[in-house]
Amino acid sequence: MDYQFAAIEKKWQKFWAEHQTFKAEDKTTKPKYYVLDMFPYPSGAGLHVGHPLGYIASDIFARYKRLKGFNVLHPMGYDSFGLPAEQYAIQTGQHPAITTEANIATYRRQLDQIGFSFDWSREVRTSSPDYYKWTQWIFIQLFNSWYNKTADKAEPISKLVEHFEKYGSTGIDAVCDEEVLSFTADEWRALSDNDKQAELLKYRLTYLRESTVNWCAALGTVLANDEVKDGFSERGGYPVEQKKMMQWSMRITAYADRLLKGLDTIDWPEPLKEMQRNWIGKSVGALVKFRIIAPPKPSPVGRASEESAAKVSPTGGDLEGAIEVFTTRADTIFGTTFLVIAPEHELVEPLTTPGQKTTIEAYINQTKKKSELERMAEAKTVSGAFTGSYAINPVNGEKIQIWIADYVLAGYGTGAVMAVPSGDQRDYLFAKQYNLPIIPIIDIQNIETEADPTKEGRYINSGFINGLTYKEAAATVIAKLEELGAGKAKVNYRMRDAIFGRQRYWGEPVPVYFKDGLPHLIEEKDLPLVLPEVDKYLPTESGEPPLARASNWKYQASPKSSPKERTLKEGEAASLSFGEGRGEAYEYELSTMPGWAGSSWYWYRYMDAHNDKEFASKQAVEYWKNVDLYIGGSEHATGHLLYSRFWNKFMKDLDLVIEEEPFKKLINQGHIQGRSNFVYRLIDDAGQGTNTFISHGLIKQYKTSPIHVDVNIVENDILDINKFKVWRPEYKNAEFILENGKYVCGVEIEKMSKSKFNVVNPDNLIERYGADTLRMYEMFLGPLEQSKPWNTNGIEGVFKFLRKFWRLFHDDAWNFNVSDEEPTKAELKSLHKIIRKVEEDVDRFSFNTSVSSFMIAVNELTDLKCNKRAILQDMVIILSPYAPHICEELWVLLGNPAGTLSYTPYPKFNAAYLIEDEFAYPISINGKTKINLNISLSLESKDIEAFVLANADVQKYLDGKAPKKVIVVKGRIVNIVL
RNA sequence: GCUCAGAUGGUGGAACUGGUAGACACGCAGGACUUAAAAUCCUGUUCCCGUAAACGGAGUGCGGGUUCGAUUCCCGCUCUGAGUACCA
Repeated sequence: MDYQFAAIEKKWQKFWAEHQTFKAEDKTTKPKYYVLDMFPYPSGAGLHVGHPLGYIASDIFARYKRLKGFNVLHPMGYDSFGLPAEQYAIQTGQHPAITTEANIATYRRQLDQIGFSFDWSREVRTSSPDYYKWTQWIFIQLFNSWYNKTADKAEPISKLVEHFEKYGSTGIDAVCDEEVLSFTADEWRALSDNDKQAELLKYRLTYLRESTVNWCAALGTVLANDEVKDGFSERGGYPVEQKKMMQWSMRITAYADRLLKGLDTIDWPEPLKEMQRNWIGKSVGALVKFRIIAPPKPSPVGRASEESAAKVSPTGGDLEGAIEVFTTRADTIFGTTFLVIAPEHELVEPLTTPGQKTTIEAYINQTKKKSELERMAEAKTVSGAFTGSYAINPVNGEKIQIWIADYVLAGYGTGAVMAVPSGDQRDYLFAKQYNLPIIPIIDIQNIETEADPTKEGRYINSGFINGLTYKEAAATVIAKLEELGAGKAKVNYRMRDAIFGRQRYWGEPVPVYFKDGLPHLIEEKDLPLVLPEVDKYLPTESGEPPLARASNWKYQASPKSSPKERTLKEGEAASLSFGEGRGEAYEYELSTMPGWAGSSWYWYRYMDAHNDKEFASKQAVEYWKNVDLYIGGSEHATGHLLYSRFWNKFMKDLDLVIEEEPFKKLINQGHIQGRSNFVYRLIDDAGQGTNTFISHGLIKQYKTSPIHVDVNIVENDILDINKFKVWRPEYKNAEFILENGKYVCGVEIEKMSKSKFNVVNPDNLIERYGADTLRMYEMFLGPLEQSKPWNTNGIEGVFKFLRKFWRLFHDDAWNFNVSDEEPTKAELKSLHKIIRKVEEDVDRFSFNTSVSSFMIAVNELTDLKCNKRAILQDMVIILSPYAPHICEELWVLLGNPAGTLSYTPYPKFNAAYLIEDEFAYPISINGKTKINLNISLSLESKDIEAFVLANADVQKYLDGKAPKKVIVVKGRIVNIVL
């Protein structure tokens, strides 16, 4: 029979599903291999041809590994909490669970028809209570943990409490809030429970804090930094403003250094590692305190005393009378000629002298008005204002001016810098603009036209470091600052703690209730805390999150609380209401978790997806360990991929998992872009659009406006005019100005999206060519990691290849016809070439080149008229990861039991079949190939040289001249230098 | 601005550690089969000179270098894409 792909594919997809062919084993002697795809958010639009690219690659890899004898875990699931379902719910009133369910069904149907070898028995959905129970459980573990810097790991909060009870706060080195209390053990014990809890909250790995958040009024929620682009929400493009809010945060900064160091241990693309490094933004430097000279009073005494300087500090404590700056170049401190603080800095007001008040206020107002975008656009210019106050450089006692400027960011470091105009370009521009001194501090520094940040040369104008090199100077300055009590070495990170609350409905509820204004965990046995029903998915009139709409949604203190909990609650016991199991009702936390919560640990759930006692059994985690190969887009570099590493490290600290890093090897598949087509509408003199459309080649002669046109009614950029007229009613009477009788459309490469009419749907292609063709064509398109626009033009070639392959097994009348004859040398050579080639290609994820190699092999075998079982059976195995359906069918036709192909051993490569006696040596003269000569491979270089020089054709090229040199590379080339 | 990736025929791309540049496919041109079309098959297809072939010349973004030999390594530049952005 002819190649009936539709019937074959349907048949085998059904077979695989019914027989659970791809179910990973939990007990086996086989080595394990874990191949993971980034699970999709099931959007309403379904899959377009770009989505399966990575899935096809991982599926080929997973299938290949099974042939190679591995127990492969290759699961799939859905990241099913998220904004779009909720926004749809707001518009339609339909529960997001219903739309999500419908979208998942579409995704599943589309995925199934591509023939993936997923183990669907392990499917997870982040929005399912069975799953988010464990997301909440991990939240509880985070809440119950603190980061011990001495041990460099997370530890139970109970250990911290023990320490406080015995020794007070001394001896604790933790990653915690800035303003923690110092206390003795007695003082700790004297605190009320509430005060204790308030204090502990400053240590917990997830904690509540008033933070400045990205508030998006249109979406009614808080967004993470990576969800905001240029001051607008990534989703929807609504304006985002800064707002102060009580928020759950994750102390990811505790792991900053481990997240950075771990990058060196994993096999990830370098650009992606670089993005994470930049995001973490480690800089090694020093904190330096500059004492403030009080603003001059309107009194006859010109210079203020030190006592009055102390009074300028509004807060007292550490900052008393000083501005603290962070610098990575403490060695340049003698070049400091002024200080600059951010306009938002808390000392701006006390430092401003009455004389400068108007200037400073005007400047602050001006910066406030500037949007993020404007500040970026002006990156080249600097502006600022003088506060009127002065500070003292601790190393030389110089009196320097204190300025404010918006090039200093309040959110980084201490929000204040020591300006060294000779070494920093921004400081240099600032000094030039406001006529401040510029002092060169290194002998070879050239500061004629711009700052010179060199570290070469010797220091000058620099007191006790004069004559030293950079290395010596840096260490000496920091030592001196420490001695003076004016500074210390400090590592600073750009990364901030991650905000963990969203004022939305469609997310995991936070397993917390509030008592006396403090958060308390609900008990583990009460998990999951299920998302309540609400009447509307909008914030309340008073601005509370949607969960505030849930009626009777309150926490009831449980009667069966653990003894420990009970002692903690002792104080309240009297106030609890009477009655069995009837606690007082408390408010639950009303915000939900962010989108990244559920995706930060899901790969563990696949290991043991139906466990209702644990997130995954110890045994399963010990067997599967971590993900061997992870394929997904690079857009998750500083979101999902960073948070996942963070949670993994935390879980490792608690001995819940055994690997420090979750994803050993990562591949970023490229993005398939859309290829949009345009028609050009003629604009009349009045500036109105007409009903006439100009072909692309002629648009220069007219005034036109481009309009996206559906790519499905365009072929090879030629518009199908009849289809265009019926595409939309308003084009029914459209007229055209053609070139060469055709309407040529314009082309642009853009993101694939509905609104641009450039979406190519896999369903149509599968209907026309089959899934095996689609799979191989997507791989054939180019290197996996490269982004490229979708172009269906070459798909015919792949389809023809599969038909040709099918034909090898059939005679002219399409009868299955395979011979048992011994294969010839040439046939074995073709086979073993492809055996090795595919091994090499899969190992380096070069799937496009193996597709062409398959074509070569099938072309060769077709030319050889080979229909021998000994060759074709192995061909079926090798091709099966790429085109599984056709191969399953042929496998059975060859007489093998159905369903065994996926686990049959990959053919063994035998180099003996590739050994040649002769090689057609390219003979080149001065590096230019002239002719090829067949020479026995057993000849040694010397004999080859003699043979070549004796050749008549070569003699002709030599033209009687004696060669200066002859280079012979055995088995490669002969080059004659004249 | 900085960081990273990339630039090869009409198109997608191949050439893995320096060794025959353009594999494989698309497209295009010509041909076979056919009343015709579709499908299928065959031939050609980097560019230039030449009637065609032989033959000759140029050629992997641009300019230089190293080498017997460079798409590959080094230096400088141009352009494209991605990320990031006053990070002290």
